[in-house]
Amino acid sequence: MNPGAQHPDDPASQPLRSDAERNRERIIAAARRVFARDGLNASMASVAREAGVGIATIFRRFPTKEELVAAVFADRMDSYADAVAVALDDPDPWHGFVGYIETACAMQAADYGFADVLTMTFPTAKAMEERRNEAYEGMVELIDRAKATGRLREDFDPSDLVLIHMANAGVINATGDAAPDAWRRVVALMIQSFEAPARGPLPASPEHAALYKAMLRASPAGPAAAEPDRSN
Amino acid sequence: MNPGAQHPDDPASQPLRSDAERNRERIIAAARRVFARDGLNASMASVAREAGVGIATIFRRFPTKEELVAAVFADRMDSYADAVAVALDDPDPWHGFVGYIETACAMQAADYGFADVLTMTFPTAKAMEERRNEAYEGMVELIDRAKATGRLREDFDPSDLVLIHMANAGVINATGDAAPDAWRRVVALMIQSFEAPARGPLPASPEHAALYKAMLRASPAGPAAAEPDRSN
DNA sequence: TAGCAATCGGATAGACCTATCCGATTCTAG
DNA sequence: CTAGAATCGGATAGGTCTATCCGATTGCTA
Repeated sequence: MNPGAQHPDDPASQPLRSDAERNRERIIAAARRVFARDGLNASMASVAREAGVGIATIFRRFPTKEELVAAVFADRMDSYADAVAVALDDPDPWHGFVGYIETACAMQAADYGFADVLTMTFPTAKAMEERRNEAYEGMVELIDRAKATGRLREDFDPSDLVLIHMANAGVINATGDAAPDAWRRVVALMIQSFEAPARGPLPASPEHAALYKAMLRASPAGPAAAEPDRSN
Repeated sequence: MNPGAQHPDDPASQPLRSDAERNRERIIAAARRVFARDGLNASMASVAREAGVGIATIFRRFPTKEELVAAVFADRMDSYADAVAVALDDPDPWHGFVGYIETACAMQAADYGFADVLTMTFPTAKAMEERRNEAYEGMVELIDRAKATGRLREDFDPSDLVLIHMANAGVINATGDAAPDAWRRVVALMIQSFEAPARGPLPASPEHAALYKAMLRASPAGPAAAEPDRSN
């Protein structure tokens, strides 16, 4: 649609040539499929193959793998932010809260790439990070409301949402396609533990800055990664 | 100790030459440190450097990386099995159950390599797998006892232990050294959700065979891995 | 339609990985 | 003390990856 239009991510640049714009969209669509299936460590070459373009064509448009990842997951981050908006609209804050967690974790399970994206941060991808913050602030509000109704335990901390996504990513990465629904049980258990009244005290939440540093630590560009490979 | 003795893992082989035996132990000690610090995807070269031997020396003694991993974590798996025995000895099954989970998860947090090992299976490392099964069967017994006391929810399934370790590995891998205690909060939440009475039904546990397949899927040998790198 | 810049993609660089080869060294049996 | 075999370790093979180079091609403009 609207060939030759400026791309929103890069408003100052001149419009791309028609073939370049077409390839750009092919690449993003292919990367979406490949990252969803194989995770963030899928190679740029496999994306190129899926898109039917040369490797150089990808790197011309997305100078680093991180930029491609950011471009691919920008709209999935939009859906993520939308899920928070839906949760905020729920007249029952606890119901909205639970629905959000289930939706967001299901998004992780449906896309191996996104599972990891939710546990990372990409400071250079401003649009995506803004969405993430937007979602986070919405959740802070929802959490307050849910606590006010007495259904959410008082010591629940917004950072627990990040921890849930990390735990969920661990289950999803470890089980893969062999046990594709195992995450549901873990998430259900976590949700039950959030319900008031609390059954006991909890260790302190990690510092906000520490958690941010942890999310920053990871970058899709690195030559190696840290977990078993899923692609076989 | 006892230089030149046959190694228990390979009872049919003739004793090693003194320098070889010395190097073998150096390699295992070095690998223990390196895997604990950098995770299972630490390179064989980095282990060799740490041990002060050549790369070939490692591969002569451990023909594949998987065999080195198995040798390194054999005794950690012993500690793991011991933790189950301790839990079984506890006069209060629920207390033993909770203590086991905390101990085992702490072992994961203390060793990035072991965090992953607990979510994998190594069919060729018979001794290690036997220990794992021993521990698992002990836990099945403990779970039954804990249910009998009414403190553990009835629908708790032994496979939930594996899921916890996967979730914990996810938190540990994602937070790394930036938030080294975050896992404690997640584990505490999980434990509270195990306490009877259950706050609601749970999705079914994954099939035993499916979970085994998931644990089998991963091998430390693969050329790539799937998660962000911690070594920087 | 001619010219030219933008774009294309295969080959390649350079880094890292597991694993093997082979000449040099070290231990040990006689 | 002297074979001779076991062991050592640097170099290398062959694979992956991200990223770049550069001659061939394509789309756009005058």
